[in-house]
Amino acid sequence: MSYTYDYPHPSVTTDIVIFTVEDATLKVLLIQRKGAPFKGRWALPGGFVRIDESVDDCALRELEEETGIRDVYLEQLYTFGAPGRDPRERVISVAYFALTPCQGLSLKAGTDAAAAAWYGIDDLPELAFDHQGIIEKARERLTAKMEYSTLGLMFMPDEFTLSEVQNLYEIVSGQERDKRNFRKWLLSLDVIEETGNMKTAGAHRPAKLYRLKDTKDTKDIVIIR
Amino acid sequence: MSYTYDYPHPSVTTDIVIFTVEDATLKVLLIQRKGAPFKGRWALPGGFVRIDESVDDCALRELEEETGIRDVYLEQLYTFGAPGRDPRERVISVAYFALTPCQGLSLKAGTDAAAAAWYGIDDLPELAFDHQGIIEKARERLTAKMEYSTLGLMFMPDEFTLSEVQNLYEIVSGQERDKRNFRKWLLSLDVIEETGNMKTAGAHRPAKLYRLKDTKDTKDIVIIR
DNA sequence: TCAAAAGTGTTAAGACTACACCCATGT
DNA sequence: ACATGGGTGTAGTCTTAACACTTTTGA
Repeated sequence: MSYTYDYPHPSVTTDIVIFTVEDATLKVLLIQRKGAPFKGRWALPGGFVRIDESVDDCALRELEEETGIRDVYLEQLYTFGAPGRDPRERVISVAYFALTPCQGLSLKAGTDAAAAAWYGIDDLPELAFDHQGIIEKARERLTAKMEYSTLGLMFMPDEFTLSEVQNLYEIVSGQERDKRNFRKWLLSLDVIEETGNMKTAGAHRPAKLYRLKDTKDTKDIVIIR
Repeated sequence: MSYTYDYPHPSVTTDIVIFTVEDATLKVLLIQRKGAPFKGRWALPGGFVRIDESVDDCALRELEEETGIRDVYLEQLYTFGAPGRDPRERVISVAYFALTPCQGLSLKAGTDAAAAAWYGIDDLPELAFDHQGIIEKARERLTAKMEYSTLGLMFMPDEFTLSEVQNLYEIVSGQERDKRNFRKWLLSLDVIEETGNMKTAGAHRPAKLYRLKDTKDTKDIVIIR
């Protein structure tokens, strides 16, 4: 089967920059390419938009197919459309960024990938295409948006302690915060609540566990101010 | 000439939401469609991305071809990729938004347009495709970004008075500001400077004229805080 | 009893808001 | 001389930032 047009059409793909925080490091999921071009090189998960699916659906589908990850916060990032960014043909890529908790991930490489692995954001291998630039843009957006929204909570598992949240913010932004001020700030947003449970972890006082308020299944973030 | 592919390809277009402020109203430039689909309906300027031009270049080119406008602030907005948004074929559109001064515009309809005209943002005609939604998203971004950046200055001509800037901000945001506080804020950003010239306009004291600092030709905006 | 992280208020500094009068010009 | 928009400073309020000790647990 082939498809014919009166003028040349580009291909459209999605690429997904999915972040997590693990071992006190911000990490990005990469897959190792199985086929040409850039065979064997690491790249962002992603793939071609099907003719009857929305671009958003494509991002969700590719993420699940290539990495097994689903039910994550996902947001459109930017569209990269310079000619020559793919050596095969003209490809325009709609990039997304996603956040997932540091726990409960079962990674599995999909059919188009030889392997899938988390890489520290400051310790990336050489990447295929212009994926280095896409990751830089995603990181900028992530750090900027964590300043003025509750986006950071999308990294947390179902139940979490306040110290865990603070830790996460310090890792992503790279700067320390005052414990009392951070707690005041987070609680004043009125987006989390105590679960009643405690987390005991070692030779010290147990910590209260919190959850996101609004047990709506939507993963909405709140813009502050 | 025809082009054949092994699997179906979408078309990719750009659509540009270009704003100006005129007669104390935020306005958007629309063109009237000459051909099918939606013949005769008003729509955003835009068109198909050529196989050898970048998506950004396409936006600039289409804007100039269809409206004669060039040298404006232009920023990528969002990519709209739902199937069915164009009745002819699958079309994915990369939307841009642009800002232009209220002066010195010579509008001319291009070859694909029967007419081009500025419409008040709250007084739009029925639009083709999903362009209504694109305009809403552009307006959100514009008002949000004017709060925390010097984006609003992109509406100003080469020389302008402080009152003109204040007026503009009040029109776009819909809320009044204190004159002294506004001036203190604007001057504290350190992005404009006096030209030494005055603007005389009617039976009152003439106003100092200002210009953007950094006579670099780039139209950069400054993010505040 | 010691080490380690959890939890908790107050004060000072800085940022923002509200507010009113004189100035220069054209008619 | 009067009407019109241009130009300017201060005081009060609110927000943000700095800072240290007690509590609970496991070893």
